Amino acid sequence: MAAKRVGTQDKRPHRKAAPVPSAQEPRLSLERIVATAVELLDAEGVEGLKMRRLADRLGSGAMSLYWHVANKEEVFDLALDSVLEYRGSSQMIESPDWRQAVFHILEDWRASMLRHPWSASLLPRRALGSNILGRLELLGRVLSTAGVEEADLNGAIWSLWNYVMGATITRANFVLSDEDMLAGQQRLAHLSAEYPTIGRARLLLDNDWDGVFRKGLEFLLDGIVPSR
Amino acid sequence: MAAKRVGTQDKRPHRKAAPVPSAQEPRLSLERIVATAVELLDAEGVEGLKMRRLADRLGSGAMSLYWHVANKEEVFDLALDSVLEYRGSSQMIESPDWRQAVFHILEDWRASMLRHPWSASLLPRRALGSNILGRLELLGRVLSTAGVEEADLNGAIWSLWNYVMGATITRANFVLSDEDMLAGQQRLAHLSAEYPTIGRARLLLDNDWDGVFRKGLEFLLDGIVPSR
DNA sequence: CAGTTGACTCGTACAATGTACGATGCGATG
DNA sequence: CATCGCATCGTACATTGTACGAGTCAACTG
Repeated sequence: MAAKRVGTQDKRPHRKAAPVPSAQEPRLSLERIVATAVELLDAEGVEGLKMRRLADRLGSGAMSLYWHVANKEEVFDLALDSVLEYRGSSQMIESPDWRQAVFHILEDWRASMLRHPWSASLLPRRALGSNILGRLELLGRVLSTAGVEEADLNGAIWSLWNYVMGATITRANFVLSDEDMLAGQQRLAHLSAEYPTIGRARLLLDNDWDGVFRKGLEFLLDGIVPSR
Repeated sequence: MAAKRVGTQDKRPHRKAAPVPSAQEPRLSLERIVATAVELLDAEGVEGLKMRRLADRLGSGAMSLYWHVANKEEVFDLALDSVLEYRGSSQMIESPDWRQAVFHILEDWRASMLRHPWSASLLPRRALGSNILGRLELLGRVLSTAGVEEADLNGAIWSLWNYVMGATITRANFVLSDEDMLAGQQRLAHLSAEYPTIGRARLLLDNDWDGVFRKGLEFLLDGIVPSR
């Protein structure tokens, strides 16, 4: 008889406690699924991730995934959170130079996302996963030791987060839509007529993204921690 | 005989030159389609927009839409751009107080998007539509008259844009995912254990979003236009 | 006026995709 | 061996975007 899942609500465990070390690695596991999903997303972008395709890569049937995962949404959530894990050293963060520490945290954050540009388009729709919270916690800790009052901490954290998100999403968008941007550049003559300031600022060309990012961050930090 | 569209490539015009004023309003038009799409998006969010549903609301057959629009993507693009049109007065912008002008531009921008929270999740994937470019142009013009050097204009515009995008997307995300956030709040006790700083900063509660937005903006502007 | 054209509408059909359901395999335990 | 629970997977279906081609109607042509 099938081990039916008691009819009504019973969600599967979604986690095994200990994989029973004697047995060989099970063919499927959450870890493998998530890792492969990230691969697929890197290779083909958000629309490239189909359950069947993912299963193919894993050498399994499509429906097998659903034992480990509730639905496709959860695959997205897990892939996103996995990519956002902080893997840096904690040395940087405990540096006495808090300004450098903040820079490190936020640039690492941005870099993590730009390594997987799909994350930038996924993030806006998702709740805060634990790795995001972890990074926010880290940031808050550093700001705290930098002398930010508890009352200002909320605002300080969100300001920085907002800035990093915006910069990263914009940047990733340019990474993703090369053609659009190329088209945009070729359209530049046109544009300059309608949008002279944009044309003069070469807003769609020559972008020193990293430099702009740093500069804006400096400004924000100057405001947030008025010392220095 | 049907007026077949010459076989190979022929994209439909997508615009009628003049609707022949004598005839009654055609049952379908790009304008009506876009307006209704925005309604639907407001009511049901991004996933709520289906071609059939949109057609139902318009009292037409689903496939009729495709005469006016190449595909669903284009509906998204048009709805987004439509929502981002600047409808404010030009007085504000020509104000001698450039700082106030910048604030007005950026707050209006943010407000436009928050009125249609789906726009925040759509924007990161789309190329820059003409209404976005229009707003960037506006912003650049004000900054220019505020005394920002041409060489710094690019960085200044992007910094501000990035910040506004990030703040708006984050905010819209909280608007959209009330349940998640509620869950997050109820989880707060839990959270405080793992993330003490976040707990102390009450990062997921009590957010004075508008205040945080303004403050960060002040900081950025202080940096960008060091005068004052 | 009959015929023709072209703008516009729409019913049908199909392919792609997420996933519900139930069968099946398998290792461990009694 | 029988049983059970974890894990896998084939089949089937509903939903959705959209290709295709037929149908409608007003304006224009002769």
